[in-house]
Amino acid sequence: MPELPEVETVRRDLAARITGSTIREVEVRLPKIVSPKTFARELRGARVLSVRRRAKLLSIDVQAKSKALSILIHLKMTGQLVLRHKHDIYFGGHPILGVRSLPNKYTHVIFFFRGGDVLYFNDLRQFGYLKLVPTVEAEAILSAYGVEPLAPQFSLDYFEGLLAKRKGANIKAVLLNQQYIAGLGNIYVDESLFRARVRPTRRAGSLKPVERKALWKAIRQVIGLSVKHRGTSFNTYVDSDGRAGKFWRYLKVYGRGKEPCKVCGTDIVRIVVAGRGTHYCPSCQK
DNA sequence: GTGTTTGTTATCAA
DNA sequence: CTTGATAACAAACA
Repeated sequence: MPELPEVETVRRDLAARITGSTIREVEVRLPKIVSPKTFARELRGARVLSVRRRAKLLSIDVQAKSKALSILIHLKMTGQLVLRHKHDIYFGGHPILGVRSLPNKYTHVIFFFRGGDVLYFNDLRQFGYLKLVPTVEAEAILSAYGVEPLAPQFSLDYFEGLLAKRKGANIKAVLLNQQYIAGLGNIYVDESLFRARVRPTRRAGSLKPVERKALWKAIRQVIGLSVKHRGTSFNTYVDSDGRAGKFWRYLKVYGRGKEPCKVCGTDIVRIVVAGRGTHYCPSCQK
């Protein structure tokens, strides 16, 4: 489940490797994943100018012929972008996807760069997408997202104003909404609420000042720490030799239903809030 | 065969 | 029109 830290990790690795590279060829194996139909043709010969991220959306900005284009990529639940060199041998593994070599049955798009780098877009569920748009259009799409939690714009004032404006909604629903805060997903919302000792069922307007501040700090801490650890994918099957991040070590509640709270020992509860599996400690969180 | 998984959007009620 | 909640959707696997 790639959220902000995972997508940011991908962005950094990609930016370091492919900025300035030229796309030699694009192979689309599953046409429904990409748009428009001219995707591969338009990108042939294009040069990568930058790799950006807003919320959970990646933008690979390229100069194609005489046009500035952007490849918008959303990994959704199970998408992967894996960069290898054509001479590499893949020893890592991602057991749930059965990845032992690339490309594999979940590889839907392949970018071949001059110089031998190969970028694979894999997606077991096929919910992710790649959309090629003029860069000016990409700007509009990216700017529609809310503030980045690690940016200075995500101030305590902004957060308190947001909670006041959405006072009637579940706090969890507010945190998940990408139009308000960009990049939080189910894992980091549950983890942030735990650290702030606030139950996910609380209404946004019911948080006391000390709770609002604690939650604001928790969001920045959790996201910052996870970015530092290259994110995580909650999945017990992820091979530790693969590219999975290490933040799973710090998870306190997500996916720990019926397991003891690491702080007080009470069993973690799993309920559904905002239509999502939700985990919290009934003792620590009020 | 069925429940489970989540980000996003459509839809509906108030 | 606004707000909030919920359904639906994408597809595959244990």
